[in-house]
Amino acid sequence: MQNSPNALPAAEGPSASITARAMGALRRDASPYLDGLNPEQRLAVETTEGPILVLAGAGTGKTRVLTTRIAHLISTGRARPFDILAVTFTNKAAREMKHRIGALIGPAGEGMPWLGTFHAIGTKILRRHAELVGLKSDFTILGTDDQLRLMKQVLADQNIDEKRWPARALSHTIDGWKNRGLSPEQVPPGEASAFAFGKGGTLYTAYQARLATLNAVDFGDLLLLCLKLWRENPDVLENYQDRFRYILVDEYQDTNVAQYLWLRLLAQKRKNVACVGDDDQSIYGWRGAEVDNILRFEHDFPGATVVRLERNYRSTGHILAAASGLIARNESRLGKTLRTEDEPGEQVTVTGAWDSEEEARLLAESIESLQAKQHPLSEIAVLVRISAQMREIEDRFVQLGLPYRVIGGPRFYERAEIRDALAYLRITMNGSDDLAFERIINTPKRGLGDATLQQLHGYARAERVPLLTAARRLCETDELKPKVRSTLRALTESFSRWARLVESQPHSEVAQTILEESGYTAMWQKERSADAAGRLENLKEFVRSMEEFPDMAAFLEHVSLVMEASEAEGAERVSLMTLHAAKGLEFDTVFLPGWEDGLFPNQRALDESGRAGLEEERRLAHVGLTRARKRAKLSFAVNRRIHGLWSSTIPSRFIDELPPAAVDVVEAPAHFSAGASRFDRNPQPFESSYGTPGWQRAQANTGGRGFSASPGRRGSGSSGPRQIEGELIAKSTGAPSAFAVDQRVFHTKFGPGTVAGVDGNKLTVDFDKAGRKMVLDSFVQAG
DNA sequence: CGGGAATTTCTTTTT
DNA sequence: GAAATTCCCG
Repeated sequence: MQNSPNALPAAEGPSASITARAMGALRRDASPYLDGLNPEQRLAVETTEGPILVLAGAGTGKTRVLTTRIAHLISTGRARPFDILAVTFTNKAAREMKHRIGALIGPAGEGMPWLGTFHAIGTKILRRHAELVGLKSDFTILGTDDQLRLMKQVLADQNIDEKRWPARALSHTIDGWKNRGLSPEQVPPGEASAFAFGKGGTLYTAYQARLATLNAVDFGDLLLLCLKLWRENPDVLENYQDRFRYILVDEYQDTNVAQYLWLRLLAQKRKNVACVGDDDQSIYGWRGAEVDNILRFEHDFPGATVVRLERNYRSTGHILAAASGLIARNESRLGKTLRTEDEPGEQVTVTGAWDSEEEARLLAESIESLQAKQHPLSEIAVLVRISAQMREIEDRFVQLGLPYRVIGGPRFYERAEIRDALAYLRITMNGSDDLAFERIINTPKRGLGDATLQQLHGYARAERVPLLTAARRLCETDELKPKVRSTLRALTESFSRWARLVESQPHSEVAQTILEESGYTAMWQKERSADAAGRLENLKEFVRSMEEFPDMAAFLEHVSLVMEASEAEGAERVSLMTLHAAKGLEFDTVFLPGWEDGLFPNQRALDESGRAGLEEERRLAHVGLTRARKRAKLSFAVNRRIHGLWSSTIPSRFIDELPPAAVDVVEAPAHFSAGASRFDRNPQPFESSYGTPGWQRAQANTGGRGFSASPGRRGSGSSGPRQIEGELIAKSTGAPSAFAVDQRVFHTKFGPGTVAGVDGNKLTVDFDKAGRKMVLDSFVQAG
């Protein structure tokens, strides 16, 4: 059949002519995209009507089912691309899906307007109906840092001691409520009063009020406000229920309650909803994901078809056996048995190292020997539990000149320089964007500090005008000091000038001008720290990326949700990332370092969520193992630096849970336990002194003093033995300093040096490396 | 107000 | 050990 998918007509709804539909049926018989699907996969694709839940284990062709299903819906004429709502969890997944649909059915799939993350689609919907939820359609989306600053303001307004109730904690609490779909009035009273002596609910309300004034939303609102919109406007809801004839959900196990409610509202009418997920890969419970959503699915959609995909096409027998054996220890799971028809292959290796440094060295050596056997570096990944593990590994790679790339890392748009640049653009485009104004009023430093800002706030609040307007007006009065006034006037005039520039010049050039005239670029050029060059590079990339958008407004609209650093693809490099970032990826060889109790399973997860936490960690281990096609290499270190201090550790309990037959315990190369060759890694005398037992003791003694229990804290929190700080702390009194001029001393931060002067308890010291500094005598020791 | 020094916190993971 | 935050002096 000469039936290129590209030739398919894009639009062909149920109202299409009979012949068109007949042609559609004909094509279905010939549909090449169904070839090669196994029976279960085919069932998942062809059951188009009614609710369906696809439980897809790792490597069982989950994405393939999703994309094929979309292709099937379109090419059989059941739906047009814009009739389908397809939600993913990450932008990466959305891009990937778009790409693969394109490959399946050609340009017809390109224009799927409703394929994206929950948040991106929520944004799109909210912009259309903003006024119905009390917003203007050009509302701004707050990043984590803006959100935090707002929380601080709210706390300050309510006179709450930020020391005891940190903004971060409040932010976390409110996020938790939003993840559960709770608006301020829906929060259970008991929970609402748990924060800050009963003020939790008030704070949530106050925070939302601040957001509304600023015409801003946070990530949680993007979903929560959709719920509000639909509940209060049934006609709008019905419109979307009819619009989305078919709904598909990727990574269903990661959805939180808010997302679940969101989906349920949309799917309630037509019930053509297909959810694909794997309860064994649910690793975002800490962020509000509810594995329960999978169980509730059959309850909410009675008669749902459930399909299990259990044939794994990715990993060898041993790897699969190891992963399956491990995950079988979890109690709360739906239960799937992965099978493969692949060879057993190599066993999973387990290697112990003396310390994390040695672990990194062994790992790098292992990679080099694979490289010598022509193993492509792009097919090797190192997956760590927490990003702090990366540094030592990176150090080793750099020393060896082994090319690598870090995947994940801080998002492009979260970097300080990008958010600053964005703030400049936002305030230029929209003079009432107070958050943006506050962010850059004194960046770069121009002498407009806290005092000035307080004045502006006072005026703005009294007159009910935005900060920028307040600034303009205050410049006309003589309430400001002359110096401040002229700086501020210059700044406000710049904003007006730039705003006019937007009308007449290409937007990327305007951005360039703004960054230069404001002195922002100059600020980084002056800074000669290691990462300044990188930041300038990012700014360049930022300006360049604007050119892909028709105008400044369009750019700003999409940037806060979607923007990511462009990565050089396909290069011959080892990939380094966290286990979370690895979900959905696969490699021939996977290294899994740091399998130690406390690190993995992570102590904090255990403390906070107990048994459920342990099971989630185990699922994370399962995800890690199943990323490997041919080789999985575990390792642990008996000594690791935690918070800068060396601690000894014990191997992860997960290691002993692996089926022995699938595992090969590898002796570390000879120089491990034998003391002899440890000499060759003895570093320079100065550096090494940090690692000596004496140094460790010194650190242990100075840090980690107990504090007295906080009086306000009742209940289980302070049930432990009450610690009383009974020791007299040696104060630097007026007594003569223990140090004399010309004496050799040692400072924890600046290293060795010679005392050049003594003034009470303050010393002037000429440090060998750091130059002359003024330090407190309690901070140095005789050297 | 700005800069440097001292102090504290931080470690999961992401839209 | 590093980054962020607070503290303190000029």
